[in-house]
Amino acid sequence: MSSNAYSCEQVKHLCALFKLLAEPNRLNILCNLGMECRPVSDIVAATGLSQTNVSFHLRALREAGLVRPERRGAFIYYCLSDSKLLSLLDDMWNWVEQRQMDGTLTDE
Amino acid sequence: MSSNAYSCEQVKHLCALFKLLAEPNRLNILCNLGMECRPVSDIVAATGLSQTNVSFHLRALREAGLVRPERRGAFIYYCLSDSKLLSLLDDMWNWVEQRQMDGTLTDE
DNA sequence: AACACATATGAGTAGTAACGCATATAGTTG
DNA sequence: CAACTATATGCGTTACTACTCATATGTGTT
Repeated sequence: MSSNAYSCEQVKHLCALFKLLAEPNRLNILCNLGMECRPVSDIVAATGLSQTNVSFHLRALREAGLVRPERRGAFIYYCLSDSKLLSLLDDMWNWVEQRQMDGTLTDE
Repeated sequence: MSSNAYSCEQVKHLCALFKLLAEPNRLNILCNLGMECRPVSDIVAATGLSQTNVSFHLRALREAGLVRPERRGAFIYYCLSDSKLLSLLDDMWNWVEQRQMDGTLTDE
């Protein structure tokens, strides 16, 4: 187990990923995307965000390689690059949920 | 699998966690901490950060329940609240590493 | 009690990131 | 080609956050 032996560079890479996931709208886009490819307009409708804002977040996710654009006619469909991300998010969420029930967060 | 069915509140909770992990110095502190409890002065020495800054980050981690302070004489030792976090970070890291090797990130 | 050490905290600052507006680009249809 | 739709992007603003400095609080020692 290499848990306590991360290099400085490793930490930065991980942080870059966490920074992307740390924005509610962005995380919401990822979760809403799920396994399916969806056009931007769908995401706009699903999230209620402005088109500009959705494009702004999609750009960040795209540049990090988390999502992949796919042109289909006039539409651009966005897809998760790797569905494993969903299970990682699930693991994280389960942990958070467990901690909540254990009352670990309630000391504040 | 509930991956694509997160509620708004769930997303916010997860984001709060990711926001904490998205800061390199903070993530570094967590990783340096590992399984052991260490006094603030140790963390200051290990990270090279100012004492004020370390306290600033420890406070954030403490208020989120990720670390737990433990007074021992004049020192305050900080410990990871749940070592499972380390394995989650490990999972994340392994995924990031894998993606790098697959070249998923190199399209930018 | 006075002092030294370990840590926390309040205030101010600087850098960054999310967002909206206006506009550009690319595709489709007439 | 003109009009329309879908998406991207440059710019300016605002809000947040990491950080530093100065200082407070708490603990052990003499």
